[in-house]
Amino acid sequence: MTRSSRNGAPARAVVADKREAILRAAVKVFARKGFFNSKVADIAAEAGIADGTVYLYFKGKEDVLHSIFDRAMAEFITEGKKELALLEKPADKLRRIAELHLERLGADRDLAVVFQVELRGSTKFMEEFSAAGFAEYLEIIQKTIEDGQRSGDFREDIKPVLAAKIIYGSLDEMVTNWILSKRPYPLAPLAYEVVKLFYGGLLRK
Amino acid sequence: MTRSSRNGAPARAVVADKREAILRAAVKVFARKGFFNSKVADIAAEAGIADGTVYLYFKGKEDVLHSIFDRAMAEFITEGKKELALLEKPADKLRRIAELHLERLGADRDLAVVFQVELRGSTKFMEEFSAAGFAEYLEIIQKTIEDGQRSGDFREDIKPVLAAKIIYGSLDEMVTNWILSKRPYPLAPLAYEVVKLFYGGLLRK
Amino acid sequence: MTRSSRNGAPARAVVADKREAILRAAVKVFARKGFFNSKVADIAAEAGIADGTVYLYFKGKEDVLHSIFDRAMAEFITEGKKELALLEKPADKLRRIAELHLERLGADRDLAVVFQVELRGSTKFMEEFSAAGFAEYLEIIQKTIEDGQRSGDFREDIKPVLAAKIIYGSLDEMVTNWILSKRPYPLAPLAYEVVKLFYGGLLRK
Amino acid sequence: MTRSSRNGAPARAVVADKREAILRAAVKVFARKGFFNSKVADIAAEAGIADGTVYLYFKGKEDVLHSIFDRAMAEFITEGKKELALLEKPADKLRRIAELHLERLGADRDLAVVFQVELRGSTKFMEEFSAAGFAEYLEIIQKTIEDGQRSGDFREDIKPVLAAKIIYGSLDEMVTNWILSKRPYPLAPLAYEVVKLFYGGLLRK
DNA sequence: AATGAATGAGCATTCATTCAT
DNA sequence: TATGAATGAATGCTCATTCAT
Repeated sequence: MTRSSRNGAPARAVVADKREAILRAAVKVFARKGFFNSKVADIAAEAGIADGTVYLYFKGKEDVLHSIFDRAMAEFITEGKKELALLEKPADKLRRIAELHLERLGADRDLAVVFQVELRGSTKFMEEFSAAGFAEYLEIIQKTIEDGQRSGDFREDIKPVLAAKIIYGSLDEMVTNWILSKRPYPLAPLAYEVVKLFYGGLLRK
Repeated sequence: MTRSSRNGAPARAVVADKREAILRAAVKVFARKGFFNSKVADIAAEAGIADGTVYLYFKGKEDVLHSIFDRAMAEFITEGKKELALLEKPADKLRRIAELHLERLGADRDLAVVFQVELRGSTKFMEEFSAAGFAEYLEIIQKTIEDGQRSGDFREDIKPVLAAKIIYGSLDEMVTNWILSKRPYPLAPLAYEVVKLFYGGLLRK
Repeated sequence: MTRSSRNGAPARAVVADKREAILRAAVKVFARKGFFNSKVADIAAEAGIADGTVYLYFKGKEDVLHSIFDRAMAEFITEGKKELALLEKPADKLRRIAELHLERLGADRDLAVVFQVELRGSTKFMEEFSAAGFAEYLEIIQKTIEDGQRSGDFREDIKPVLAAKIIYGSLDEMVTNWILSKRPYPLAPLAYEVVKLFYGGLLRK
Repeated sequence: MTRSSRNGAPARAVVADKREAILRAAVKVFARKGFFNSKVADIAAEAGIADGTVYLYFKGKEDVLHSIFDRAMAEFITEGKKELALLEKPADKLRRIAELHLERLGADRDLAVVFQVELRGSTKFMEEFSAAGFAEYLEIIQKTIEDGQRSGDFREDIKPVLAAKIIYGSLDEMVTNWILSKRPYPLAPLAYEVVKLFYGGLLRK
């Protein structure tokens, strides 16, 4: 009699564990070899299961990639919202967003590689991911900017949609550079620098 | 008058034409189907030549992708330097860089897709391309910022390397969003918006 | 009683069967079309399996050829040594070697074709196969001749190494001629003729 | 006005020269890389001509191999007959045949490789070559043996056809061993050893 | 649920041959 | 005759996915 056959909760836990194990394995494998060059067998081996078992939890290799994104994004947004709720000022919120963005990806290089590189390998993926959690993320930034404009903290002649994209693009570029860098360095501290440039502008006053 | 001097130019033109045709076809095919999903046969068909002919001009599929990047990047940088030489003020130069960036990619959607999506699909590619022309591009932006700091136009408490990456990342995000957008819109005009945000900052003074 | 001990034998038999089936099919296909002109798909079809299955048992087409040789040669040498151990006189042994050589290949025309033709198609193969079981075979002949010289049955002014090659070459040519002959005839009886010539010499005494 | 357009004789000489050049190049290339792994382009490059030119002198790659065999065999047989005509005794003739066989191939390792290895790579080739000059060669050996039997020099209880094959097979094996040997050694001297064994037999009298 | 042997579609690349010049 | 650019058929091997156990 196996552990999983005893009762529901542990069984579900086991299932979740295995699903988690596959996702973790996939992040590692995708980061190391790239999505197209990763074999399902690699993921299975890394997860310590049989090849076929992957298909008990996912529709296929692509579904695994999707799931990595979905899980990480959902978690990130949930956490992020909680964090932002603690802050009042839009400027503080924006700074915190930048920090969270860089902290989170800076804490898991493999996940960062998957986000920065593997998820961009096809317009199809990108379109799907745009439509998914990513759009929500951009929206959070945008709303924060709008709040700032309403509160009078931020200039009003800047389009929030655009500013959101610009901020996201900047943070994104920080992460990509960090990944490609030969030398390791802490990513999160750059949040301050980025925000400083955005807040104050480049021109001397 | 030798045979080669009489026919040299036309002959070279024919060769160049075929090479060009392959590159043009590849941009179209890669943009439509993605690098990994594109078959060499697709490129050949699009170019109106036999499969094997591709290998008379390129080492393989990957070499075609490289060549697309190399050619476009070299052209972009050459043109860019010429344009920038016409301007005096660092602020004008930076604005012009943004304009050129968005104009160039906004004028050729397929090329933009290849640059924004296909070239990012693997760390291997990204590392190679980083090492190639891309680094030079970042450097141009950085130098412009340094000039601006020396001339007193730009704030000095901003690290030029970082600012360059931020600006590049912002423009890059503009292009990616433009590509993924369902609705077509002109890309180049956004240059002004981006620069405005960078110059003035987000905070109300 | 463990699961594997219960099913081990059958399981191994199934595996061995499939491996054997592939080797048998390959002998047939190589004999019919030649190694270079045989497609892996031909072998798979002949064996009644899918193309990819060949790669579950062999590294590739060349490995299949190697394995045909290895298996046949190992079996031949094992059998041969057992047979020779039953005989005392070097002259009887030499005769038996000739008989076994021609009997074995004469009993399986396809295998003979592979040995006489396909294994000779490249210096690379020949070098590998020389280094493998073939050298051992030549050595057995040589040792028998040396025994015969020690026992006084054979002339001592003949170099054993050379005589071994000559005898092998003669038998080899018998087989090759038999393969290429339009008319079928029994190969084994020639053993007697070959040995007669070697033993008595060509010159009238 | 080119050299070849002047008159017939030189023109034909030029043609023969180029044909010869291709054959010589092919022997070198086939010996080095094997027939199946040799590209027509390799042969053309080695001969210092354009790829297409090969097809002005030969039907294709296979025809080149055929022609190598035909030319060498014809030359060998012509020379051989001339040499043999100088000798009276069948035993001397047989010795001379062995010498010529090993001298000729021992003098041109590349040609020997083509004869020993490349020409054996397919039953198709072997059948064709059997039917061609090779049969004539065997016949010469056979006739010599028959002469020896008629003259009373050779035993009469040996079948000439068989003895011819055995002698050929022995010489053939000498050449093959010589080719595959890591260490170079003179091949021709072995003729004496081979003949000695055949003449006297292996058994002590 | 888990396994892993079997499947077979899919594809980059090579190279003998052709033919316009 | 000679060229060599262009052709396009041909194939070994991989790997995502299935399914009997």
